[in-house]
Amino acid sequence: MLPLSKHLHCGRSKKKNEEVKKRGGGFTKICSLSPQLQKFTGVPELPRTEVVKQLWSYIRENNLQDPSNRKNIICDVTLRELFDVDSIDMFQMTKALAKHIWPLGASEPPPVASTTKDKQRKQDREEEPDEPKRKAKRQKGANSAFLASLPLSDALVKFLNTGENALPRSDVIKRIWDYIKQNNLQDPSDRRMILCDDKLKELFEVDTFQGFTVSKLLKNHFIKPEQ
DNA sequence: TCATTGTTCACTGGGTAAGT
DNA sequence: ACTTACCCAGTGAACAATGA
Repeated sequence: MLPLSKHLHCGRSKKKNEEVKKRGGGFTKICSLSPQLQKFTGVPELPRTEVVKQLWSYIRENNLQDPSNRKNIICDVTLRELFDVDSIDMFQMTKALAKHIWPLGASEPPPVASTTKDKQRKQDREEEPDEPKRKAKRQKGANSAFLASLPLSDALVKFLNTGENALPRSDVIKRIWDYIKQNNLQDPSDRRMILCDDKLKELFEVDTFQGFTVSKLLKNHFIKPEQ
């Protein structure tokens, strides 16, 4: 049995990944560089991966790794201009690089929080390991989509006869079912089947329908706001 | 089980390196 | 092989309400 993450990515094609790479998306997205980094690389824009590559080439060419601890980079004048320190851990170096790189179009890097995004994500997972908490977190946004009022078609406004021209989907379904029960429109031999009276026929343009399909039939009666 | 929609979540991948 | 650090677009699943 594959872990969930593996399942999730079974559907993601290799071709698509290559397309993303080709057009410079994700990791290989081209970014704006700080003046210091522009001076170092000689170009105003580069993907982060390329910047890291160039940095390491420079470090090796100039023999800037600490011989006693090769994880430590001894900064020469050029690197000191970039990182503002005399020496830097190689892991810290990529972190320090963040303030020199930002998305194209932005005038400066976004503010860096005291904890990094990955750290924050990790922390979030650790703080909320149990399913109920995650579920509670999800409910917030999920509800908003369901409970949002949608503009109704003229036919539906006429059918409801309340003067309201916008209602949540769930509310409309509830009212349709109230109407069905009030008017005893369920087929006695199969209560899942709804026998339309003239009013329902006018709304849905069918003689009968399965109770399950109410929401499907209502689809055309909710007007989607323009994007 | 069915149908609807929008939001949230968890996850992946490329590149670099040394140490465990 | 994994860790550590950074970047982020894209993907699919889950979930919410409603009825019998």
